[in-house]
Amino acid sequence: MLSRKNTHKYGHSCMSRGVRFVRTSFSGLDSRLLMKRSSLPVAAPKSPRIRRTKDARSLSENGKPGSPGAEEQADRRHEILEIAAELFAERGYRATSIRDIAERAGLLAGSLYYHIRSKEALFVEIHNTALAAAAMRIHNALNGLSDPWERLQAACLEMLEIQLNAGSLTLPIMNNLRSVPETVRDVLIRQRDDFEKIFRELVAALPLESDIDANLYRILLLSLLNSADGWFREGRLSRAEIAAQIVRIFRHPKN
Amino acid sequence: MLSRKNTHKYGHSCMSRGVRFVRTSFSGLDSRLLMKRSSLPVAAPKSPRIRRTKDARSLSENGKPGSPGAEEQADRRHEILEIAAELFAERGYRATSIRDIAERAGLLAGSLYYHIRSKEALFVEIHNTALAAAAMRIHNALNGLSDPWERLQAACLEMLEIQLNAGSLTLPIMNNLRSVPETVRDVLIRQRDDFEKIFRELVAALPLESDIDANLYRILLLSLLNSADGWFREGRLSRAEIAAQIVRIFRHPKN
DNA sequence: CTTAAATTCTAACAAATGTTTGGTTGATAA
DNA sequence: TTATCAACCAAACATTTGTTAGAATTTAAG
Repeated sequence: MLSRKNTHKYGHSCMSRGVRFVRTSFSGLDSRLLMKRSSLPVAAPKSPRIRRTKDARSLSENGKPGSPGAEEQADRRHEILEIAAELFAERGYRATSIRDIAERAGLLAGSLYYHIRSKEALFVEIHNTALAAAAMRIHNALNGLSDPWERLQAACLEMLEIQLNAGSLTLPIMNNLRSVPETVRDVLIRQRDDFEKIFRELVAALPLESDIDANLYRILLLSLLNSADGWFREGRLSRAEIAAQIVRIFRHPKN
Repeated sequence: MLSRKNTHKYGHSCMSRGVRFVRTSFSGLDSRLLMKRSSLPVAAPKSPRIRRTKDARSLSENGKPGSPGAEEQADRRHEILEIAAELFAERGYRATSIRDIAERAGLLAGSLYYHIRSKEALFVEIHNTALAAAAMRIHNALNGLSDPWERLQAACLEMLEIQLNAGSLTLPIMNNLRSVPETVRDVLIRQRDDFEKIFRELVAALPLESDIDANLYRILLLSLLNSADGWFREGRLSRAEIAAQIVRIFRHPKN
């Protein structure tokens, strides 16, 4: 499949993009990482880009999505982001080449640079997007629940779904920090701390014994969930059952 | 530091190897992975190696370490293995280049291939060595302990020491499986299953409630310990305290 | 000293990498 | 029609990668 022969123009066009469906209607998160040049310490381009024509990298530069034709632009970009996210999650940062991403998107390697600024910036944006989307999903999953253990279990379940659901922008990129270049790592960690705040509050609400360190408790729990795709095996237990088991194990004191 | 200028021979010799001390007097584990050519499905070399002279890769081919001069050979090889292990643990498989390893060993890239067969084989051997060494360390740490919770805590502590102690051949290579090529991954996973047997027995000895899945219990615990270098922060809690906390959290029922 | 073996260097190789440049296409609007 | 512009291609680029071949050197044995 995906034989890239002459079809219409350029030898291959918008084919093979069909079997992808975008679910996350998520957009309001800072994707300015690809726009403002000097806002990030990641691999500043050596030769200053001289490009008069407005390319897709400066999308949503004018705040509201009201520009004409900005709809398809955003769609295409979002599509590429999801493809890249999927590959990054599967193989890790370094094992995923620009050419891999481009091929999956039906493009050539160089053409990707119309949409992205660099591989590093692409990864950072994906990471941020995934983190923000995950935060929102968990927030929604907690809606209406009041019992602290119920809330914890719901958060665990949602976290499992997020981690194990490849194909969306909410993906297990959260681990494998070692495979990412140092320049990017610091930026990611900062964003991550922000995300952990949710679980900090969840744990703080638990009636834990005084001899249990709440900080470590949360770190261990998050470590489990973040590496879920590393230990999860399909079949034996459902994700809901696993979430229940996790809370049962972590529950203290057993009333 | 580590300026590699002309010193004696070849422009740089055995300098910069000084600040390394070998601790693990571990040797009796199968390092035949680098010797027998067709014993592994990892990246069979295309062109058959035609080399009459006996190189270091066929070390200990004759079972016992009684060959003349085999001592220094083993030492040099062991040194290289440790260096490579350290780098692999720090940066991951793909981010660690042959040239990085060679430089740390005071060699040039090509010279490394006198000692190793390929990068993949090197990684596989390191992984096996680390796994076997870890198994033995844990086994020793359990010596004399009979109470199942005490045994679990001792195993956790030893596992933490192993994971957090960079610089030895027992290292956190156990994770980051995504960064390793597919050809190698299967071999590693098989070895890993063997290692988990220790924890399977440890968990089986625990008086867990019937509504707790022992399998998942063990997997979660191992996942925590394996990714310890991902969440551990020096300073707040000692490793022994962390091990105690983990067992306290995982302890069921609370008697 | 001579000789052979063990170890490292020099120098390349092909392949893969991220990225840039300038041209080409198709659609839209004047 | 013509001009414009977003989107893509084609072709290269400079590095870095794992790996090899053969020459040079060191080490140990006779």
